[in-house]
Amino acid sequence: MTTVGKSHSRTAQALREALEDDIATGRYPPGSRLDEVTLANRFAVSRTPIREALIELSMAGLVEIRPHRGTFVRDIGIPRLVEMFQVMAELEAMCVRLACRRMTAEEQHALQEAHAACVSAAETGSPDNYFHANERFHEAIYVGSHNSFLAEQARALQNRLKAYRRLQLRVRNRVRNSLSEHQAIVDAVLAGDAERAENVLRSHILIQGERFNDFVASLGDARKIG
Amino acid sequence: MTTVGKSHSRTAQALREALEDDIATGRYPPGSRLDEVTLANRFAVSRTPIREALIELSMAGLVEIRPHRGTFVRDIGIPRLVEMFQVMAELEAMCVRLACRRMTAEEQHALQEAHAACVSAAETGSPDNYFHANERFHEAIYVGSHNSFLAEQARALQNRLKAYRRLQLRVRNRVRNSLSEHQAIVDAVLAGDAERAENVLRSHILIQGERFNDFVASLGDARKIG
DNA sequence: TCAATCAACTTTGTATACAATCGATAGGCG
DNA sequence: CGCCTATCGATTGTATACAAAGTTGATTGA
Repeated sequence: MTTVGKSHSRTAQALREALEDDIATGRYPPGSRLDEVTLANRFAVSRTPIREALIELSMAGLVEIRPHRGTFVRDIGIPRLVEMFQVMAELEAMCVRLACRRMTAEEQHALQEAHAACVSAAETGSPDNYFHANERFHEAIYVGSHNSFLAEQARALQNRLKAYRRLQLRVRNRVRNSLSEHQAIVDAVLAGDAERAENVLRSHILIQGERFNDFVASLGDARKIG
Repeated sequence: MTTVGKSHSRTAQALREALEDDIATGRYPPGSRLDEVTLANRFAVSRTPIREALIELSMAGLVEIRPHRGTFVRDIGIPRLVEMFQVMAELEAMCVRLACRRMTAEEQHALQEAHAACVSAAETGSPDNYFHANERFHEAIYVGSHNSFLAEQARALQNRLKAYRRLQLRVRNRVRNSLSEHQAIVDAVLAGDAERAENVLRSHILIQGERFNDFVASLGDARKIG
């Protein structure tokens, strides 16, 4: 039985985050069924907040609710995953294009800081540390776009792809390559070269969707990580 | 008291659509409060499906749920609206870029058909007819992208902007200009000129967010339409 | 008279009870 | 023996009841 933090004062929201994490870490693999009463027992709450959390997850596209049948973790096929990364790449490209001409000096500094944090996280060798530093790096670009709606969309999609991006980091040399791509992005942004920044960032994202030989290979180990 | 179609077998989903429409048509203006018991009475259901529908709406960004305070129709300010149209423009540009090299002959034909329908709808003079024909035109482009995830995202955002796009059509000469832009898009797609198609479509969307003198002026009449 | 505090009411959040629908299994029919 | 059908069980969907939090108003004190 798991207890859930009440920071939000709404149990459903906390439940959603807990379930998100469980799905991302593979505790509930794609295609598996999320039984309401089982979940209610596990979290020691009634079915009501569980249902509300499941609805939020279905709106986020993480699960599919089939009426009168149950909710299942969506099995995102490889082709669809590629599609999602393509859209993600375009959103991030748009962010950095805007960021190039809109970032304040402080925001540029924050971007450099985030990049530095990525470098040191990579040196520690902990994939999880690098993962979070990487998220902060991209977040800095979202903020720099000065388009809050775009930033929200980018965050939402990044969240949906979280589990798969995490796996990507276990591909050979991925962290090292990711770092050099980040450096190129920072350089282009500081130089105000929107077109170059856009292209580098786009391929920085796309590469995760394209190199699927490595990806699928790493996917076999995915379940054990959780 | 309003009854709600049971086509989905899930009341909550039907309720969501009904509320979406009510928000879009201005029955519930931005900032207004959506009381659960009032809604439950209106639709002759209990609070449970109402709550579930409201959660779906909040996930879609249409309303904001403030814990223990209530749910309010989000007041989308003009600046945020511009941001949303910018993202919409980019999504559609991506769609048409992909569509240029992926559309089948049948899909190209469907696009031309949709454009023709727009022309005849414009001649009838009914703004609503043109609105729907216009939606089908853009839908043809989404489908033509052959990226189903992108298409879903585009549809979702188009839906969120529905109310405002509808108003745009009441701006002077907007329909006429819209038609000629559509023609240019069709020409570029058939010619396989991705870059040109992308640029035309992008500005076709952006113009709705940019010409806000007209837009705000028309906004005054918005509430009376619903 | 104004401000602060407290209490009652209103509304949301959660739990439980009831209804409806789906799936599986067993029995009958071809 | 196989397939179709009906009934039973399990699970979701909805309603209602209860709990907790917030807001509003009045009352009391300065």
